[in-house]
Amino acid sequence: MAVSRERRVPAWAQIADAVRAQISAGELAPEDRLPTEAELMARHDVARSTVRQALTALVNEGLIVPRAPRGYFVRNRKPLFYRPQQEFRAQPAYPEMDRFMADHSAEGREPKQEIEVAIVDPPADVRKRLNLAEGELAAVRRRIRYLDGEPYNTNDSYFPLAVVQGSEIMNPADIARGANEVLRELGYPQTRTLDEIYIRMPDPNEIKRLELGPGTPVACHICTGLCDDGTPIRVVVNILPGDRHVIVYERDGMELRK
Amino acid sequence: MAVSRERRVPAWAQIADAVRAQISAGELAPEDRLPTEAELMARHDVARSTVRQALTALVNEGLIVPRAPRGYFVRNRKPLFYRPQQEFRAQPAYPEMDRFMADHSAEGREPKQEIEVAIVDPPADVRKRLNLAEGELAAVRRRIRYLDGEPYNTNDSYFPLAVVQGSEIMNPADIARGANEVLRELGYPQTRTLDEIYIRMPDPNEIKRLELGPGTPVACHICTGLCDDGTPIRVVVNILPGDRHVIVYERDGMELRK
DNA sequence: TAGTGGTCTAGACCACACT
DNA sequence: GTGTGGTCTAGACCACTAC
Repeated sequence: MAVSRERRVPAWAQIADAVRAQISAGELAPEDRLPTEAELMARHDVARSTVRQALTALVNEGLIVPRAPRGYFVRNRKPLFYRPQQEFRAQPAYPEMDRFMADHSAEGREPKQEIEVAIVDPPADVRKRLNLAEGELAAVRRRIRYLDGEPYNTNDSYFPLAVVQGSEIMNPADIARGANEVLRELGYPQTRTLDEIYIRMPDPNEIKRLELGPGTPVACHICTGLCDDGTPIRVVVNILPGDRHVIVYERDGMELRK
Repeated sequence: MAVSRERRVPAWAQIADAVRAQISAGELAPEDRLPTEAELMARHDVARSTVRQALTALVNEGLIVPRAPRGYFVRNRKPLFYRPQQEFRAQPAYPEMDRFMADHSAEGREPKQEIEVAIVDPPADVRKRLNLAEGELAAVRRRIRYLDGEPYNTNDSYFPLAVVQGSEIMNPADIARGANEVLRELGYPQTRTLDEIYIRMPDPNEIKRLELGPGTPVACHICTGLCDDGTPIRVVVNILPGDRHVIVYERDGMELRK
C-alpha cells in the first residue's frame, strides 16, 4: 500500500487523501481513533515527517483532532443553532424549523455564563460603528457562554459610556429584561440593527478564551444597534466557533416581496 | 534574537508569535514579503523545519500566503458585501444582470458567471430540506461567480424536478426576472425563507472550484425557500470564501419589537 | 514501563521564478 | 545560474497517558 512515486501528487497528499476517503466513506466514524503514525509509516512506506505532514493537513482542515499521547481521532461536529433574530424577542419559529431543530438542540445541556464589565478605549472597529470620537470611552459587557462546562461562544457588548454610566448595564450580572430594555428606559430605544458576519481563523486570544482546536474557523458576528434617528447605541461582537454553531435567519414575505 | 530554550513555549510557536506581532503592529503590511526561511533560521538560530513549522502555522491561520519560489507574503483580505436579503429582490438597474452583478459592477470590477444545469439525485442534506422522497430527482442550477477573473463564490440552486421540468429554469442561461418569478408563474410563489450558515474549512472539491488557499475557511449558506403552506420549493447552497465575503443582514423595528 | 504524539536537528534533491 | 520554497529522509529526545 505504498504511495505512488511519480511526483504528480506529493506523498503526504496521497496519504491525506486516503485517510480523508476513509472518513467520508464512514470507515472511520466520528470519535474513532486513526492508525498511529508508525502504522501509517509502515503502510505507505514513508518517513515519519511525511506522515505527520499528511496528518497536520487533516488537522488544519478540521477533519481530525490530535489527542497526545493517545492518538489522532476523527472530529465530531455538533453545531447548535444560533439565532441573531431571537436575541431580542422570544418569537416562535415557523413550524418548518422543527424539521431541523432535532439535530441541533441544546436540550438537557447545562448553560452557564461569565460576565465581566469594564470601561475601555474601544477597538477601532467598534469605535467606528459606535460613532465615537477619538478618546471617547465605552462600557463593555464581556460574556463567555458555556454549555456543560465547555466554552460555547463569546459576546462582548459595547455601549457609549456617556449613555450607560451608572445604569444597570454597568453591573456585571444578568439583566433579566435585557440590555435593550434598559437602553429604552434610558431614552435610547434600539429600533434597527445591522448584522455583519466575518468568516476567518481565530486569533491566539480567541483560541485561548474559547479553547479552540486547530482547524476551527470562527464567525465574527458584529451587530450594530441603531436608534430611530440612526444613532448607534450598541455594538455587539460575537465570536462563534464554527464547530459549535449554525447561524440561522428567517425571512418572511414582507421582505421577499420587493 | 534566538528563541528561549526553556521549553515552556515551543521554538516554532515563539517564531510564529514574533512574526504575528510584526504583522499586527503593521511592521509587515499586507502584500509585504516575509524574511526568507534561511533568514529566520539565522535570526532565531534553529533548524529549517522549525522555521517551516512556524510558517505553516501562520499559513493555516490565514495570516500569510506562500508564493513559491518567491517567498511568503502577508495576506490581503478584501471581503465584499454579500446580502442574502437582496439575492431575490427585483433587479431594477440592469435587468440582464442578477442582483450580484448589479451590486458589484458598480465597484469597477468585472463580474462573470458560469451556469450549468443538471438533473441529479440530490445530496442528503438538500433532499431533506426539499422534502423529497428517496429516488425523487431534483434540477440544479450550478453557478460559479467570478470578479475580475477570480472565483468569488458558488451558488447551487436545487428545485424539485417535477415542478420545474420544462420551464425556463432548466435553461443554462441567466434568468433576467429571477428564478423566483418563474416559480411564481409555475404556481409556487416563494414567500418565506430559512437561512442556515455553517462555518467550516472547505473540502478538496471546494478548494479546487474556488481556488482557495490554505487557511481560508468558508461559510456554507443554505437558503431554503418555502411557499405559503410551508412546501419547500427551492434550496440554494452558497459557498462563500471567508477572505472574500462579509455577510450582511439588516433587521428593522418590526422584528425587533417583541 | 511501553507506546504515543510533540519537538527538533541536519542533512538531501527538486521545480520554479527571477536575473 | 542563483535563490526560493516544496518535499522527504533518518535519526534524536521529551512528556504524557494508559497499562
